[in-house]
Amino acid sequence: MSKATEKAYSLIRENILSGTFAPGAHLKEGELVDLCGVSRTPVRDALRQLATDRYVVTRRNQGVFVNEWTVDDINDIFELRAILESMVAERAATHISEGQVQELGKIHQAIQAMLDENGPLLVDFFLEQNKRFHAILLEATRSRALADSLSQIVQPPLIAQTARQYSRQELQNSNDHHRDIVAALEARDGALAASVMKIHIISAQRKFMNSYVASEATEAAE
Amino acid sequence: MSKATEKAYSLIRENILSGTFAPGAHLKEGELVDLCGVSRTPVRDALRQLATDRYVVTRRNQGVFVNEWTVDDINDIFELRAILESMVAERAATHISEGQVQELGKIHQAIQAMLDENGPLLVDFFLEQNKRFHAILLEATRSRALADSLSQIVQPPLIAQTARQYSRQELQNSNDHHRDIVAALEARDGALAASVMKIHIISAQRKFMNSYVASEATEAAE
DNA sequence: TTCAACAATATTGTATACATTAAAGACCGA
DNA sequence: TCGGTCTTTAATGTATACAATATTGTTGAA
Repeated sequence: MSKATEKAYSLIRENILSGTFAPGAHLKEGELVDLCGVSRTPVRDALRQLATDRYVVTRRNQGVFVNEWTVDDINDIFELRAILESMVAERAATHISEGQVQELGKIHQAIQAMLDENGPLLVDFFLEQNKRFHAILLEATRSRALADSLSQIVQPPLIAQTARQYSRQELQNSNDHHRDIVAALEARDGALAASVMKIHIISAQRKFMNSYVASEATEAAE
Repeated sequence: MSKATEKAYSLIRENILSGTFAPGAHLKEGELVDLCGVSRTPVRDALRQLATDRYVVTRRNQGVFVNEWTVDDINDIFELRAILESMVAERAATHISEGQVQELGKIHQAIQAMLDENGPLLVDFFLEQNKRFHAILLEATRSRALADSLSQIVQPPLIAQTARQYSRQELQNSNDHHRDIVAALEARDGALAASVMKIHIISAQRKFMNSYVASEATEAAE
């Protein structure tokens, strides 16, 4: 992606993640041009990219709309992710380097340090470290197909929404999973790593669905 | 996709599938404009779409290049496909309608009729029916996430290349798998359907890799 | 002869004007 | 008042001109 396109992509994406552009909203190219300060061509390029990243959907001759996820969609995504990330963990166990294992350990420790501080919960820090953790595992599999699939499946907005509702204890549980995964990888135990990863993702799913149905109920009552 | 974009997409895609645009080749927008008879804008849109469909890769300020698949990439794809299509079969067993099961049966019979005729092998017909078979199963799962993932993974050029090297006996084996899958779905036996599907995909993988390494060896000898 | 710097060229990136299409509203008739 | 058709308008789709960038080739000196 080139400069102008990237600028448009980031700005539009942020507005979607922050909720300024609500699910289902019609994103008009003209308005986006005003927002981003670039011409329609890079705006259109950005929208195409956002479509492949599933932030928006395109309807011919009608434009692009912010993607709307149903409960079933979200459950599907988590279920698939559990399977794919398990594969990642399993394959990583056979291919991962010593250096990569150490990197994973450092990420676990960094999050743990934050949790031990008893200061404010830095969710953005957690999200970043968590993302890097999974990225290193993915890299260790050396599988383009897995990387492509997961990049398609993993929905940053959903992960962010999940993490922001984590309590300190839940963040601790999540990081404990990370610790167990690192241990399994050190022992080159792919099956164990896969099992822990599966639990890791399914825990996130349960947390997300609990808070999701709760918020839906609140909205309905309003 | 709109008219001009679709025209460009189809033409470029055909040239890639036929080998006119070889793997690694640099596709220049100017030449594609001449080829397709549309302006650069829809050509660029088509290229972006071809990039999301993994036919080409884009390098910033350098343009797009026909994607090159390594043996490892292809093995990864088949392995992932085996897992995802198994999921599809399993989930389809619980959600599929009577009508859809009958449709699947008809597809099996149509291919069988062709095989029984002892006439020429109509590979294009087989490919089309096969594609529909898998599409119906996917539809029956009612899972957007699965559909998205598989559309990302399934590489039409690889499937076509595999099928074109199938002997009559191998086509028969493939269609026997279809028959077994239909039977499993009729019995609403998701586990069985998943197992057969896994064998179905892995058989394709073995066939592809055999002919692939053979052709590689031929090229090396030339 | 080789390497580096520079110039020329070709290609991609961006902006914008024009064409086409779909949605919204006004008008007319029943 | 309702329904439908036509007009209007606003959006997307397309073409093309211009700008920025990367590649290639050339020239010069070491």
